[in-house]
Amino acid sequence: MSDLRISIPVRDYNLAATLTSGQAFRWQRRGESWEGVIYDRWVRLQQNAESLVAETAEPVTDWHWLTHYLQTDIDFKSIIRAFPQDEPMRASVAACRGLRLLRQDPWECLASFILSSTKQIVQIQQIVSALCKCFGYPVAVPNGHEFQYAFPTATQIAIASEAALRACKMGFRAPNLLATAKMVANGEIDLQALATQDCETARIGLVQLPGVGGKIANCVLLFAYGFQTAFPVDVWVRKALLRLYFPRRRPSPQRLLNFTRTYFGPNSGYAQQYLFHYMRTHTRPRRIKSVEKALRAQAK
DNA sequence: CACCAGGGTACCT
DNA sequence: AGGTACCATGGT
Repeated sequence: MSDLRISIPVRDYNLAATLTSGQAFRWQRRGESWEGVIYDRWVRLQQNAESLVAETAEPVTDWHWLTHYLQTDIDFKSIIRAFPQDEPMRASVAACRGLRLLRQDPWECLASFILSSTKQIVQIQQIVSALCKCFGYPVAVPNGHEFQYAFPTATQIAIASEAALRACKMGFRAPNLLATAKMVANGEIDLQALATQDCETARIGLVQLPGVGGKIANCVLLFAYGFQTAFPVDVWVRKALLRLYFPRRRPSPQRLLNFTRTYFGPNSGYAQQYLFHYMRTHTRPRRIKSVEKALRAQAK
């Protein structure tokens, strides 16, 4: 039996936090619901009291692709039970309880994070949107709905020109995305095979790609392959770690890395995502005009 | 309007 | 090993 609609019962699920926490870049809020594209399917999601309601544009018989993406079947309580019992983690979980790590397509995740370097999340969304529109296949949408596009395949990117990619406003990231797309398209790296490897081996495979260093590799390991100990450290997480756990003296990069590997336990990747989202939503850089003005005057 | 953003890399001590 | 300039773009 196939249907255009499904209701997924959930507990401890925070859809808004999950979709806005900088893991995926294709979700748009429309009133009370969220619209996006997963693989080659347009999807509209809405959270109700005890369920997520999903709508598609074409009939679906097996919804596993969706529940797997949303990670609705995991044991949430056992995840946060393994977090360190300290004040920063307690505050982070209290602020966005139910935030989940998604399980995304490796290529889309990899390509998106190559485009993420020194970009704000809003801008990454804009670049990815332009990229899909320029290079991706159109997908089925409801009658009268604006056109939507699948994330372009590695081959679709690989045969593009660097100039065409730069037209999507990705700047100096264009050659990296192009070179990586070529390596994926011609089989120089097998993204599917990484799923069968252990975390460290998969990381070695990823960082050989142009434009992929430790941080981006960890994002892909965590958001696409589900390695729960991968711990991406971006500017926000670094700020959080220094402020919350090293208020006196700043540790060397190596010591900070060791700390992230030992302190946060078997679900450290999840803990990282809660810290990231907490920092971004609760410590907005509040700028005080008079102070800025004084600083500028002082600089002269 | 300066400052900064889910960084990586080459090149420098 | 650890620091630094540079890359391109636009949000705040």
